[in-house]
Amino acid sequence: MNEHLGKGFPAMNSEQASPSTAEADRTAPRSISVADRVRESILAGAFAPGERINEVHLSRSLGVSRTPTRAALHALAAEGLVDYAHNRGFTVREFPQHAVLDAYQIRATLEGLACRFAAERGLSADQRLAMEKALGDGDAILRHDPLTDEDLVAYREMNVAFHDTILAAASNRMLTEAVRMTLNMPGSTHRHIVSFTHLDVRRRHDDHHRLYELILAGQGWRAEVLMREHVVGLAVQSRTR
Amino acid sequence: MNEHLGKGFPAMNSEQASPSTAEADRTAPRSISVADRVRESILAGAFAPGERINEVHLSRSLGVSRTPTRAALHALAAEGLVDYAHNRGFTVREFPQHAVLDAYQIRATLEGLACRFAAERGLSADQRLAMEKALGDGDAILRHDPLTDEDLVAYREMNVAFHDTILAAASNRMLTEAVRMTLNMPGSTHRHIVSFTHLDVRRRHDDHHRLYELILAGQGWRAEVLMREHVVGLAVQSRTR
DNA sequence: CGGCTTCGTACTGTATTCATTTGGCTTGAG
DNA sequence: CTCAAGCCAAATGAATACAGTACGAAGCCG
Repeated sequence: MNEHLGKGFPAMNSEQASPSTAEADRTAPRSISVADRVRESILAGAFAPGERINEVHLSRSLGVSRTPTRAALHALAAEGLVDYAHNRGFTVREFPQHAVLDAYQIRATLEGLACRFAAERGLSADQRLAMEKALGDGDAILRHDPLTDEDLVAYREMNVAFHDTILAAASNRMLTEAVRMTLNMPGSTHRHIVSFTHLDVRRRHDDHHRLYELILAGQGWRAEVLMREHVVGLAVQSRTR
Repeated sequence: MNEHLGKGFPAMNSEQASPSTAEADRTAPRSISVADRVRESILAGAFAPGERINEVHLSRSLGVSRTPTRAALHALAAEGLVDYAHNRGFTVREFPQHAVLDAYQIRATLEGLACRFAAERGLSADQRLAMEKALGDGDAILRHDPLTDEDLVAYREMNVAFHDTILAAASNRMLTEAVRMTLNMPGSTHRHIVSFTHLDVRRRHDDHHRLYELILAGQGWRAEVLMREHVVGLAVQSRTR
């Protein structure tokens, strides 16, 4: 018998959840919603590392059947967030400290490559505008000397836009997906804001300016090396705080 | 060690339909078999690029129900071989020429990083033995001057073992999976044997010797650069033939 | 004759049911 | 008291049934 009666969990099984995305919800598959929600839970640390995930319990707590739940878990397994063993179900993958630090190295390498591709292939007009806007936004933020929390949030958004634009300019799907994989880890600074000092931010934003100039100038190798250093610096910063 | 092995991905060097097959088949899930078979079909070019995959037809032709078929297709979508759109099913992803060449660059970058990790972290006794065996095997093959087709097959196997061992020594799961992703493309030389000349093979095997020495010596950066060049050279060779 | 609407078919998405496996727990012997 | 064998509850794997959407074809109206 299906029922979401007790369980003490906010099942929220009904269709309307967020009217703001009414049109998107109309065709949104449950499995995607499930994957997103479970991903958030894992990245937020709601599951213990190595913990086994019970399909039935998870399905009930989400208000869907096992079928979309399994699909979502398989997708998460492919993303690397959970492990799957035949006849043994899914377990939350453990992320040792060194794995998180390694992820920064991998991302640095990949984004460096993306920079080289972007430099070799050039920027579209839109991409140039997007990067210039990001640079301008960053400049504006840096005019405040004691940076507020809102400044840091705004900087983070700008930063994501800048890096995403470079990835787009690299125009390689596999590269984009590989980078995304490195971001799907607990401890990524794209998600957990670390407290940068004004000097940190200024240096990092200087990197952005230099990266933009190098890409425009077609200096692929220099752009690659600088981006590598730029991203690796993040790991050092996030570890020392 | 070996924490990055295993997992649901069907190994990249699963050439051996070994005696262990019998025992494995007893509990082998259909979805893995399905994924393997469909992957082979796609890599062999049995599907037209962009072609839509009908779940019912595929299920019937494989003799299983839609459930494991869909699971397999979702896994392949995560691997990047097929695309998925809600309510529109799966389509075979297209691999433009430049995407294939880019994949070599990505792999070169990642394997270079793996070399650096290996150099920084050192080799286990087993790994050292495995690499020395590969080097010896390669030396033996190179004593034949006109290389036969069997020689090339043996060289390829040795080559895979060598690279896999470095990847294992890097001891990072995400790195291993990312490299595997770059191999899941039509046109990868790991699958399609290209005709090397004796000189080609000698040069490439020289690289292996040098890589091994650099890793043993802890020369991470030099090992990284050499591996990058080593793998990128593959793309050039495979393109010019 | 052409564009728009309507309807039907086929396919995908989800739920449910059945089958198989696992892993713990009991129970009994040594 | 320890250990092993077997049983049983619970969880996963697969198949089937049901529901909803997309896309094309036919018909209608301009």
